[in-house]
Amino acid sequence: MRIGELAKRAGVSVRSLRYYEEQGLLTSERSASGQRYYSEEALDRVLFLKRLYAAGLTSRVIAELLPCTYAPSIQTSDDAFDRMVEERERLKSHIDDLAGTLRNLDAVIDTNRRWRASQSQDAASGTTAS
Amino acid sequence: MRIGELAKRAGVSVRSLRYYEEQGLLTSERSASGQRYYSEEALDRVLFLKRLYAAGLTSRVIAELLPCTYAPSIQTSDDAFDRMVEERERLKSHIDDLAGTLRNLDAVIDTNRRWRASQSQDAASGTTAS
DNA sequence: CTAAAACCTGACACTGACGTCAGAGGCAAG
DNA sequence: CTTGCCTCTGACGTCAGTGTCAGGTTTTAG
Repeated sequence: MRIGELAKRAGVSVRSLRYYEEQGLLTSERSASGQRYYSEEALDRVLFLKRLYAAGLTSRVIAELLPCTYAPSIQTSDDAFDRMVEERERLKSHIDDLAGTLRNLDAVIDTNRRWRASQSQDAASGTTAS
Repeated sequence: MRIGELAKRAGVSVRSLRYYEEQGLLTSERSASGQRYYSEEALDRVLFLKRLYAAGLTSRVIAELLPCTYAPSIQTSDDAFDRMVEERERLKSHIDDLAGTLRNLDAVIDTNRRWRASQSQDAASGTTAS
């Protein structure tokens, strides 16, 4: 498939796909005229890339992990593997942190909800708020 | 306390504190000469800001939420409250997504670990890899 | 009193992941 | 053949959060 179709199916922009290739995260076959052609496999790859980006990994880091992900071999893997475990830990603690923030937000929301409830009660009992 | 101390205690840069103020996320008393002075409360506030930033909220969004967070009142809260609940949901699904990515990474790591184990076994049994 | 350290405003620099535009070529349909 | 859409490269624009520098004032320590 060509770049437009891949973009549409993966839910990313054409620009992004070219950027990914520029960063060494994605490869493509080229026609004689230079047009990019992608296999079905590329779709999975792009979807995976999306997840890693969403996980806050930068393209440079992703580039370091990819050899490990797609072509396990002793030489390429030794560093990449450690890197990947490292990033896994980073992601894990980030998630934990976010979970903390979520609880935090929930507390704030709850406080507000109670406060608003009490206000509407005041209003109902004739007390003018403001 | 002055800006340098707050920065140190909160673990952010002085520049960031000034930026937060510029964005309306943080206020300060000013001395006659214009120097910022902060109360202890400001520390909590900055720490909370850090979390929201880490949660991927932009300063504009945070600015919308803050009235709700710090000064519940019917007028300011109505919009802000909805906004906050909305952001909570966004954060929640983001966390879920990240958790998915984490499992994804774990799977990749596991695959690699197995592969590496099998390789080292091959090596031990005299098989030359590569 | 004086030097060092901290602070002020204002402005420009940077990074990353794109958007967007220009100018040119490729390709299927009528 | 032409019309219209897709693609190409290259380059500059954007946005958020922050670094950093300049040039000047204030506060603190000795």
